[in-house]
Amino acid sequence: MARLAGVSTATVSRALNGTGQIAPATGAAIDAAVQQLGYRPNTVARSLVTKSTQTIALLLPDIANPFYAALVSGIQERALAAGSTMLLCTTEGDPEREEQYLSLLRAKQVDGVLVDGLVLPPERIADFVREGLPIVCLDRDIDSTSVPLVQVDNRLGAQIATEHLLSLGHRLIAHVAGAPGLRISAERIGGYDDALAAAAVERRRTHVAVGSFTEEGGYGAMRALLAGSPPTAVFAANDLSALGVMHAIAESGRRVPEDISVVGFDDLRLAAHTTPPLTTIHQPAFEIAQRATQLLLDLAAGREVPQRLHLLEPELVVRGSTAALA
Amino acid sequence: MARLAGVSTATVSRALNGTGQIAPATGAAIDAAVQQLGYRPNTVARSLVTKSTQTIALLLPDIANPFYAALVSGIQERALAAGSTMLLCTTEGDPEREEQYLSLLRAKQVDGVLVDGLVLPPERIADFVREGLPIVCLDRDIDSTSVPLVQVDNRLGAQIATEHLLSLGHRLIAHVAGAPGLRISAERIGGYDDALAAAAVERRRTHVAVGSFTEEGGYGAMRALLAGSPPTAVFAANDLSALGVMHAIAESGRRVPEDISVVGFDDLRLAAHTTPPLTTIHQPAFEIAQRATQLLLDLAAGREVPQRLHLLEPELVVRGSTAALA
DNA sequence: AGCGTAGACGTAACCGCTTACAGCAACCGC
DNA sequence: GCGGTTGCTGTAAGCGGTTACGTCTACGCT
Repeated sequence: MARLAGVSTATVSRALNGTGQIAPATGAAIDAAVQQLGYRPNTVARSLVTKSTQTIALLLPDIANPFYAALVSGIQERALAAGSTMLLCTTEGDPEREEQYLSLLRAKQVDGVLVDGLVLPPERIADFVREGLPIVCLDRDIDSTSVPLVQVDNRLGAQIATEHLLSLGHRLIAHVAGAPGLRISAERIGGYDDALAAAAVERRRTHVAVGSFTEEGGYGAMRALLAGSPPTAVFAANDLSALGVMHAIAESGRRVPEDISVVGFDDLRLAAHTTPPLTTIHQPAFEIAQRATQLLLDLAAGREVPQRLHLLEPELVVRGSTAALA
Repeated sequence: MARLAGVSTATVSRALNGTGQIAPATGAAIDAAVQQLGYRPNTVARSLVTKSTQTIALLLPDIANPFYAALVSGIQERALAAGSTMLLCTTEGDPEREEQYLSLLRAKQVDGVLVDGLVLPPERIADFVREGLPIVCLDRDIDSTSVPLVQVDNRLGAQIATEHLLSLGHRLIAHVAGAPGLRISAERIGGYDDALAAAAVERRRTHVAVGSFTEEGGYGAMRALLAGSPPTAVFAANDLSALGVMHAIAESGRRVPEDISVVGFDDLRLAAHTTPPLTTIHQPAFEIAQRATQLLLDLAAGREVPQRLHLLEPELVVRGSTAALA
């Protein structure tokens, strides 16, 4: 122990943490000892007394979804700046596992948890915050007033996407929706409806197909759409769906964008490299993540967070998958 | 504290951990108290004495790379079964950050760390294992004998990919390599060479372009290839590169696979939904992750791990991006 | 009756830190 | 010369668990 090479454990603690005053000479001696032994304070002992583990958790269904993955760097950046690390917990959309994890995380004394896409009843989540576990929700919201939320303005994004298609002359615009029952899906349908209504374009029920935010979902939904009266453009609820949509279109012998235009939502890194490159709605994932993390850190530090809802701006990115109606 | 509702803390501890004998009646009383208070033992206090944090870490450059993300579920599955959680640490390929994290993880007393794609000198890593930090490497290897490694047989995979192209009649087969200087890139080049040599096909130096395992890298490399004497087929070092490759091909007015066939490596989930769907080499990511995690857990538990190198089998998945030479 | 033993629990030390609190110089002003 | 600061450091009490050890009761055996 560094104390052998120096003085008392209390002084070492103070020196290393920069709390209290230490004589220059003692400081140097301690530094030397630390250097020599390669001493690193045991953080778990530290956590036991300080009540802070310098650890936050990210709880979401599946990190293989590129959008979720895109959130990580923003979290990491903020967390690292605060000296914290991040536990990643994936739930596969299983509410039991969500609860199990939340309970485990509390036992582990994490400083807080970031949640995305949970399916657990909001009141169960509220129970945890009531017990003192800081939670903030990002991206996909839960129906709760007890948890701050930061996400993109989904309704606006969907509206912008649809308006883009309208401005290209399209009138037969389909929507491949997200997973049913989620508020985020409903918001995007809402934006789509808003845009159509504003342009006085009839909104055909047969033109909104239900997907699941996955390639498979988009693929299936688009095949169904093509089997009916094919649209000239489609707004997919996210980029992954859009991939499936384009796959189905190509398979049917049609071309994107010559025969059918498609616009996605998310602006994943790979959207720039699909064939053709995907026109989509950009979500500021990095900032969403940063903002949410900062909020969580504030909460954990006992600071009050002013507003509950943080909406960020979506942005249209035009690439090669949309074209004017022939 | 549950002890109020029951007996002594020692007994509670024994009851909850199932160590030692406890009378049925006491057990019931404790259960009741636990239930009533919603008591959950503080794991950090526990860790302080048991020396086990039930936490492992995953250290890699960037979780936004879908292949890395695909590893997570296999890790999660094994870790959860062992009651452990996983810290995710992303380094952006920065060696200083790698070292900083490793050092932090040691201070945090994690039970072990899984590393992938590190660029830190192997001897620095060896220092950590020497100090008692269990480390196992998966996917991308480091040049060290002190760390167990589990990965797919890269050379064989590359060979299979190239043979597939050869069997379709192609002779002008290019390779868009991975990031230069990495052993994994070299292995895949090696497999490509092996296949060409076995078929007595000339290997033109101008037909291997350097990429970087990213869409951008593949795109750039393919543009360079097209600017020279275009191949009739290309083997991309991974699926992400293949995306970029297909992008560049489409942009040049050529078609996949009619004009140029392309095969990737990884078999990302999205490979089935590119346009056209990508023929690729399947990597058993889930099993690689599982195996590596199990190894790490074994190491952490003080069990000896028999062999250092674990090679898993790649597999060709034929989809729509390859066709017989016209 | 006496002793050994097994079962069920309590006592207390300890894990490696942080942090009151107190002690002790040296230094200040008057 | 003396009380009051100020600067620096040590002592010790935890933080919330685990666990070696000891104790006590009840029981079995001779």
